[in-house]
Amino acid sequence: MSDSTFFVDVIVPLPLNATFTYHYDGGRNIVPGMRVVVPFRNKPMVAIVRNIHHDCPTDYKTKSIYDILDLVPSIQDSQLNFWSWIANYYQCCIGEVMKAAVPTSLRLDGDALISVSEEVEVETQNEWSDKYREIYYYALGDKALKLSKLIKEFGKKNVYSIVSDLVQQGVFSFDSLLTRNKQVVKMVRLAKEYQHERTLEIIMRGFRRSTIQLDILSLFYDNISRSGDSSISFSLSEIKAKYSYSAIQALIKKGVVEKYDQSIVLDENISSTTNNLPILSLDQERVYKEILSSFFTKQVALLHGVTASGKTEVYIRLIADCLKQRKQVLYLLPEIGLTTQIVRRLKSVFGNKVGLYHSRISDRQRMELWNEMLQYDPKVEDGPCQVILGARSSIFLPFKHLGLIIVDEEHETSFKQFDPSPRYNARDAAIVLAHIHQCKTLLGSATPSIESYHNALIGKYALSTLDKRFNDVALPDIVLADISESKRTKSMQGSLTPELYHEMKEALSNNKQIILFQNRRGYGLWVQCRDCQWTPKCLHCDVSLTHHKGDNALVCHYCGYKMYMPKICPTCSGSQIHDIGFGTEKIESEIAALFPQTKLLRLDLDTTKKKLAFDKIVREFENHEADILIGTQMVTKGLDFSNVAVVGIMNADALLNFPDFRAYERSFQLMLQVSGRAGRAKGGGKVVVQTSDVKNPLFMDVIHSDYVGLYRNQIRDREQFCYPPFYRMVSLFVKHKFQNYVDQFADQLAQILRQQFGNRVLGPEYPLLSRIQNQYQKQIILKFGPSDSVSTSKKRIQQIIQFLNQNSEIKGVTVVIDVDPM
DNA sequence: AGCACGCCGACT
DNA sequence: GTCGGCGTGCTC
Repeated sequence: MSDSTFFVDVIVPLPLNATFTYHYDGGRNIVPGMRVVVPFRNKPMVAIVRNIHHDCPTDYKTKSIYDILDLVPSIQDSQLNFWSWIANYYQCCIGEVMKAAVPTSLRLDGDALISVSEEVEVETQNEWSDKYREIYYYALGDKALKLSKLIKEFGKKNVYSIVSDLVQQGVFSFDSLLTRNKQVVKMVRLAKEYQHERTLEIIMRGFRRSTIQLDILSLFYDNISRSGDSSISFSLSEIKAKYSYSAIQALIKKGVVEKYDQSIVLDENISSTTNNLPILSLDQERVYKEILSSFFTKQVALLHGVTASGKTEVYIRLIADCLKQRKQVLYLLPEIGLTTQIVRRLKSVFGNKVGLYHSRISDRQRMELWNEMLQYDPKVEDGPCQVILGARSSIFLPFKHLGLIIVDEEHETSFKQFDPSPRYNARDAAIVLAHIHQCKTLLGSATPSIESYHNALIGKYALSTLDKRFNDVALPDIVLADISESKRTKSMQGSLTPELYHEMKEALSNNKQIILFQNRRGYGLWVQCRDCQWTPKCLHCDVSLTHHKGDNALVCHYCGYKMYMPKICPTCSGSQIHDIGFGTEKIESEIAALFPQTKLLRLDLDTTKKKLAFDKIVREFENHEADILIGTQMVTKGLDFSNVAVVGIMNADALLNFPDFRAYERSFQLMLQVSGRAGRAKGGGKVVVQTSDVKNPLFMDVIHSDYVGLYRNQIRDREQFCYPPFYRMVSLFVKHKFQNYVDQFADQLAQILRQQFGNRVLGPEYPLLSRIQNQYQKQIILKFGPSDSVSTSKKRIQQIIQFLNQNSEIKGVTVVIDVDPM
């Protein structure tokens, strides 16, 4: 091998704890962050270059890189560093981080489905090489073509670069099965350089002979001269129908008009860039200035603002400041909080500078956003995607010049990913990301996590408080209703206490709306045999099946197992199988019987399975097309309904009795969040909390919306019982399909861990669910105190697991590590 | 993770 | 005698 041979360490998208070294002696430029195709186990695979050097490995023979897919890196150095931090902190493989971070279209995953998203004209095809054409036609003929199949068919070497090229050109697109029926419309708009009245006039003069093209252009022209809005767009299908396909095609080809995808869900045609910054109230102004000045000394600020105090206005001001300095902003929200309402809000101020990134956008759009961000140039004003509004995974986007990260609803547990590794917390990772970019983080919440508030009180974070609702709207009046008392006096109306029933009646007579909150859908509605108490359970998981009245089926919420509701009990042949407990469906039918004249809406996982359903239900309720909204957790998040006078929490006990050290914190957050939906406009609102535990001291804090009170109580417990923020936790799940394997392995593991870490080790114990998807599991929890080095401990834990896996007579057990579990 | 290699039961 | 079960180990 010559001196011009480079050795390249690459990251492969597999759960492997190593980088792999290849050599490259081609003449092309190769730098870290580029995508390369490498033979891995003799199969081609897209990998990311991590490192380039001249040290030839001695213990194995390197293979050569097949191909380089990028001219400039698709992943930036800052991202690679961030990936390493995540892998190290959350004890996962860097390949898993890569998988989570990079969109499929860029990763060219072998399992991803390729489809032809745009048919290519013959003239263009003629410029292609034979191989391009062959691959193109092959893809055209197969509706569910896997990339791996294409490789099998065409040999490994060129497929990746050609597919990559065609994907970038928009000819091919990737669908994961989830986005197969993606909700996007093809739209057309004027290309940037033609978005002016004058330019358009000139071009139209040259179009005298193409009448149809002229007609289409006049559509745009008329709109500009009428409203001055040059960014108007039309749907391609509409244009095709009214005019002709070839005409619009010609305009696209000439570059006058451009085509793009718009997702129906969130990209409603919102008037772009009105640029009217909100006017801040005195309180908001104070907080805004506090945050700005605190950023001189602190890296992180916590904004504790009660619901409807107008945190968003403060965010918008800070975002605007960043944009003035041509810096990017990342605005993180929990997935469920990314509703049309907040999107509309930001878009109305920042127009198309806002980029969206969440689970419901298609892979194609992900890739496009990624590429646009790679090209971000701070010198260009009005560039797209300067403000990224996204769910947790948007921390992985290629930010060039990040100025601020906002984590809204920072207490939300959904910022923590659990199911596929990396098990990262986007809120915590965001602070690290901000550090990498030398920028600041703003955490915001009406009910901050105990951890964040503690950090603020000890001076690690700055703290600002907004304790009045915007426009001095009164806080809702929260009252308790005693379920057990009402049951004793037999005054319950089904699941409604008389208190709630009367409030509802009054609200309805005043033409006001009502929200009823029912927690824990999964545990809500199960069935039981009246004669022998038999309850149907899932065959694969350790849970009762939930009764869905809609299709009279029993469903497992953990694995989807489904059976028909039996008419006769299989154990005693009794025929009286009836509903137990209550979920949203049951409440719905109860309420329908009690208030027959009202229209009801239900917002839960069932009714929002279809993509547009959530927004539809929210919009209907907003427009007062229904009087009562019955829902789960979903109704708590960031929704603004101005006409809601009564909020009912059907059963607070289920929340409080949850066996978790955060149960009270969560209950408080949830109840306050739900309450926040009441009386957002004038007139105030009433919140009725139904419980059998009226004496629980937590309710005093809830009634007075006293976050600080809750904090004081909780922080005492946390310190006493060695929980975060004083102690850091690492949770281990031991999983196998045989219960005795799990038992024995977990015992062995706990024993060795105890030798090392003593009484920091708790368990093993059966978690809430001792079996999911045919796997039994047991949990071991480790708690590390202020004087422990958690990072060295994590390494030790990893070594111990590896040691036991090799030496125990029990094989095939998986151990899942969850750092900072929630 | 995926895939090949490898060592023991029910089958033409 | 073989086909195929999934346990074990490796991937530059």
